[in-house]
Amino acid sequence: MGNMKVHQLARGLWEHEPSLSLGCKRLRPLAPKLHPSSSPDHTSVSSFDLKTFIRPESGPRKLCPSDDKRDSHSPQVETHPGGTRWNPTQEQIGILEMLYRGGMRTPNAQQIEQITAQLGKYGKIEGKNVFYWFQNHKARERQKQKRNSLGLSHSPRNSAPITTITLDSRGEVMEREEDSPYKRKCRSWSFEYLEEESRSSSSSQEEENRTLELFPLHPEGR
Amino acid sequence: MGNMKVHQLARGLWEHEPSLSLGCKRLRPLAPKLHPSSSPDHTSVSSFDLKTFIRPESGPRKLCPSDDKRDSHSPQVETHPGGTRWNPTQEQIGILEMLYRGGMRTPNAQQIEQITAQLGKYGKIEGKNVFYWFQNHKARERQKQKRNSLGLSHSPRNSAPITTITLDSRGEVMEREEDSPYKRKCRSWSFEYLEEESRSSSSSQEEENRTLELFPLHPEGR
DNA sequence: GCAAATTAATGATTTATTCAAG
DNA sequence: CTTGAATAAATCATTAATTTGC
Repeated sequence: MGNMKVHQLARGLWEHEPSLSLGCKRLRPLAPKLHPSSSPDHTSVSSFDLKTFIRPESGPRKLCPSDDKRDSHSPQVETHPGGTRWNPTQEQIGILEMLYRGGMRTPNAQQIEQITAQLGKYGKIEGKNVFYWFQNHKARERQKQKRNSLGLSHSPRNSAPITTITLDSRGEVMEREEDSPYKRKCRSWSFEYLEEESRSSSSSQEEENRTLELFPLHPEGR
Repeated sequence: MGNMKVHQLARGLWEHEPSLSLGCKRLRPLAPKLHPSSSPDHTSVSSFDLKTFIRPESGPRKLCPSDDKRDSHSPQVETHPGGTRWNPTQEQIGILEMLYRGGMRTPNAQQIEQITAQLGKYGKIEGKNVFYWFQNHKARERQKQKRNSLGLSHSPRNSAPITTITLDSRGEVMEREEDSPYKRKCRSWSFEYLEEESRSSSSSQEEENRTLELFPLHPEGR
């Protein structure tokens, strides 16, 4: 599966570029599906060129290049041949559930990073797996609850106070009650990546040291 | 297919409350997940400790400085330091629309990266903005179309073939018809750190208390 | 006992909906 | 009101547990 990267893109602060628009219209009357050829306008951005989009490094990479190592004594360890989906170990699930019970629902990127690092000790895992796990778990707990409440009508969904676990540098855990009824301020963001895209990280010794590859930040000024 | 068991390295039992999740059954309970092949000699997960979550230097996450941290947990959304949300310039919109008309709908990370780089020339922008733009534009074009089709009930554009622009490594552009109304091949994923986090400006602050609050949960239900 | 066939569980994506900035 | 941002719901896809036939 693809290679996943923790993107940490553009965070640099640029000066607000002298954008000469702002406030202007921004959306054209929907022109559903017209052939691009019929819309010569917009091209005012002359310098833009599709070609410039191409990076020398891009291009569809192959999966594990002819890995003939697939012999009989193939260990059951990792080996993401071409890319399979994450298959969590008991330990990983345990930790995740613990965190979930602790109140974590949508970890932000940093948290994901750390969780991933931890879980990586018990098996191969990537940040996105953690992210998805929380998404799915939350959603499925929700529907399970809904199903149950239907048949049981036990409304007390959460009699237990919701707590927030905070980790500080000393590793202490603090708990406090949730006070915000609704908050929408998650900072994690995700987007899909290439399909087959290499996974490359084949077998062998890439067990640890799995540094999150951060976005190949281009030397953009920041 | 080619792959079978993937990393089932260990199976230390980590019996925890079975209360939550797992065993989530719909109709008939399947046996709880057990990993048959096991590496019994694994260090128990008991070694897991929240403390280990704290990494001395999890990464130079820093963002635009300038944001004065309100408190450990801001009650409200963080005010973004430099600017709030992305405000696209005309050029940016133009390019994006061009790409959209060209057939691009859900660019992958690499494409996003490139697009972002390009658009960056015209104003501040981040990868996620590009991602969101396509998401939103697609969705909104769809609903507009739906609205219009209601009153017009015409489907002339159906005849127009949808083209997909593909960028290959050499920078060539290929077009082809879209053949599948539903295509699901993208995988991979990445996420990014958004604003906040930043905390003080330059380096150094990293040493001190790095508190990460594990996201609190809130009343679900909407 | 094994392995193909079934099916539940769940990882991974996409689509729809919602919230709020401007 | 428009639309960037974020989340939830729906869906697809793959894995693994279970069943079944030999």
